[in-house]
Amino acid sequence: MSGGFQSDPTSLAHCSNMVRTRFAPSPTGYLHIGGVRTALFNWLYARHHNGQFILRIDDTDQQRNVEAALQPILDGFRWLGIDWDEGPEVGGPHAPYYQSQRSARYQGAVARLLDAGCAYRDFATTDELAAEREVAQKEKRDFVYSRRWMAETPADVARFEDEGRVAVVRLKMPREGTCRFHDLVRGDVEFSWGREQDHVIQRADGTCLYHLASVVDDADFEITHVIRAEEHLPNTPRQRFIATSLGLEPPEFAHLPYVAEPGGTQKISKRKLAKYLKNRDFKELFEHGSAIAAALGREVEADTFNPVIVDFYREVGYLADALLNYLVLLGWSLDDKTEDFSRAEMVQHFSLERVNKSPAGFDPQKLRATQMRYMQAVPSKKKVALVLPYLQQARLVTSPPPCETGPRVAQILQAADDRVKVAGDILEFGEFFVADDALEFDEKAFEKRIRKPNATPLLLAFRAELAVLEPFDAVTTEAALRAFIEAQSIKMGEIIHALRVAVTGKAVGVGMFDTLAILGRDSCLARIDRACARE
RNA sequence: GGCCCCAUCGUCUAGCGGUCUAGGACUCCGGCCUUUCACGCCGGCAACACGGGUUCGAGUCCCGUUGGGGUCACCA
Repeated sequence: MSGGFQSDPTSLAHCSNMVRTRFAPSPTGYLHIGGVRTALFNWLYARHHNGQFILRIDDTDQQRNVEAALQPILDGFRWLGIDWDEGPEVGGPHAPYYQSQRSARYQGAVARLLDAGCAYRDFATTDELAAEREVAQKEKRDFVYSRRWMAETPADVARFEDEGRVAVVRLKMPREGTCRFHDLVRGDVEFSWGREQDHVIQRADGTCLYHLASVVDDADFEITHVIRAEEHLPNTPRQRFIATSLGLEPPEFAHLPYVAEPGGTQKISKRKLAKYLKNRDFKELFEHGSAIAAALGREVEADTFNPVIVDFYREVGYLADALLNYLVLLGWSLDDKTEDFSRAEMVQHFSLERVNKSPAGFDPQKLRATQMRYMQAVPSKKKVALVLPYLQQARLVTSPPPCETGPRVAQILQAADDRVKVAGDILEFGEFFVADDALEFDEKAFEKRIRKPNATPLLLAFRAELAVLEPFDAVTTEAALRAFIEAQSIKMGEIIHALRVAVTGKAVGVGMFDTLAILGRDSCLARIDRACARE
């Protein structure tokens, strides 16, 4: 834990200067990995400054069931430990936090914009607009709306309405000069106003669009810092225009680089699963997760069971802290060597100044390496609790579990050591939970190790020793086997593999003697007998 | 295509004019450990996109080229 108290105590006293950030998901039913990274940076920035983090739901264009589609997103944040001070389920002084319920605020803003002459009613049809666009393209010049169907007086309105036209409301954007602002990540940026379009802010049916809603909400919610993905950078001029036209002080902006696809340079997207599966590392990540899902008897839907979606990691048994640690390093770093950050350390050290400008590729290998390090640090008791639900879902353990299960699982986890990298990996050790007569054999391994000359007699000879061994633990079984191979004048390899296959059904697993000890004498003897009798 | 953004090992990054024959992490490749697998340990490969400036000195500043990307909706 390096560093110390860095924050300036005097700044904390000024509540009026309190940092307030927000993340504004659309209720789509899933939490995108890139979205989480953005939310995390907002959360960290707020927490670092002893500020507040707000969740706002951008559902202006949603006809579907918002509640149902929102739940997985909220669950995802809860799992990750990214908590919000205001928003759905927790409420707050600026409620409601759903854009679909704030239309009165937007209508009011549109009226003020109209009054101020910063917006106008436009009666153009989409065909007419398309025609203008086409002409512009033919003449190889930038398209800017002619404002031919702009109605600024009641007379204009009446005239157009008589023609049977309906109006939308457009921003009356400046056509000269430059929009300059300081971006907390990218520095000074500028756009010339002349290329900005007169964006629609209110549809013909009266509903309002994102840019307007977003600016109004950010002001209402007293958002001080808008930290969002880079693709919003071109949206910033029009949003600043809306804010200033409304007489509001625009918030600070920080545009984060996007998260790039594995092995590529484009923005990562949940729809390109098939493409990413061609990437070796991503495929491995996905297949490892799929195997766990299959062992759980889960039907996997491409919609959520996808490493681009956060649910994937939760379902498979990744640690939230590990995911967060991986994500925070995607575009941010503290120094030239620190890789591991607890939640508190992230909060303590995070700053926008150290956010990178260039996109960061999603690297499945590094994620898995981070996860492994975190798993290694989990204390035994907690690991048991982590793993137990997986055993229950796979019906290897009943729920509630019998009382001997806890110690047994702890024993297995200790023996398995780093082999359990995510909680779901426990399912690779099903042999410790099945009945002796239900053990399945890996046929290839059985063929190679047991169906060979001398294997069965050796196994049975050693079985006789195990039968009378006292006590029956890893130390004594190892000593017994070493004495046995010496007495038989054979090498370890000549029996140990057969023994493993006989008692676990598999060619690989945890240490041989740990395996024997965990299984216990009765199971070992029964399984050796069963394997030797098998043809 | 217009506008905007970006550019250090395969990947994530350190580097804010001299301490850089460019550091760390992941991956990869050797080796060790070893009853399998995993872990662990030791070692190794590997980068400043290119061209001009500025400067005593440039990965670091400026310009250009190239390359990559984002964005151009009555989506968010």
